Amino acid sequence: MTGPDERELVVRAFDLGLTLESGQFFRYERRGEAYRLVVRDRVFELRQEGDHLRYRGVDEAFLVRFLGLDRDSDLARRRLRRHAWLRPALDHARGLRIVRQDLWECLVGFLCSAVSNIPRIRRNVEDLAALYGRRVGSGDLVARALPRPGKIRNDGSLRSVRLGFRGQRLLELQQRVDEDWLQSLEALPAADQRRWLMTLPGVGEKVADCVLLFALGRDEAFPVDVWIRRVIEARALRRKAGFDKIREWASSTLGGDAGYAQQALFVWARHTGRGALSHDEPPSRGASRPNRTRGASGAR
DNA sequence: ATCCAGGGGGATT
DNA sequence: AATCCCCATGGA
Repeated sequence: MTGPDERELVVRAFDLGLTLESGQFFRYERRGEAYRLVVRDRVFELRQEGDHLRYRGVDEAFLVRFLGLDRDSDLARRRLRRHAWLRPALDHARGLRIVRQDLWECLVGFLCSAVSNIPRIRRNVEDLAALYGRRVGSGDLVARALPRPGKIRNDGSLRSVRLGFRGQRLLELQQRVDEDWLQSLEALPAADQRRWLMTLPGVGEKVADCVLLFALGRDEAFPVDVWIRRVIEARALRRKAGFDKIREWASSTLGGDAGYAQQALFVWARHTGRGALSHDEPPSRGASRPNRTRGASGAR
């Protein structure tokens, strides 16, 4: 079904499915060969065929910025290749991009991410939108937007979303920020952005770094979750280390490319399961090996 | 049944 | 500054 309103864009070094399904962004839904996304009041569909990206429901300028197509991922990947231990992850993550999403929506998503998993986070944000969001889109591209700060009712209805202990944090979060707060944060230096983000309920170092990387365009941010801790300990440091030490080490080693490295490691570790986490084999060059040890496919 | 999931926050050591 | 524990669900 190629509507007359469908347009296309030539893309290179880009894998739509890998980028969308890498856990940076949660409001997407597969529709056959296409993906339907909701970003604030935009509802749009994307479909990749080789180096052609077909899209409808958005304008090109927004799409290019949102998908990070205006940034030189090849350059970052070439610099990162100097680190031999990163090569398997980079090879696996060909076409990966770092998205640049809405600040508030990113905050909500990663607030919901605490001790959760991607399918559940996606369900949580969909439920929030269904319950509190206003109708957006037009034609066959209609959906509910994620509620803006203050629009989540504090009347007990939130419990139907089954957020667990994250529910109260979300209610407190929407009281602490408003559109002005969010807008002024964007103009601050990165260190200040991080500090202010961490004053918010439910936002610690990891969530703050996710927001810096996936919404504020801070390429040096390096979110450390359990997967990243394990894969860094196994493949790079080759010893145990705490979250703090890993952050420091990655930041000083990877610098401005840390964020891309982190996301490549994340998708690689999840797709290869235990293979990415074993200390025994030296980091081999060559492509990703489908090294799943028994049903340990914690990801898809 | 038991463990763990893209953590945060407060208390204790 | 490192460690413990709890937070509420859900899926394996």
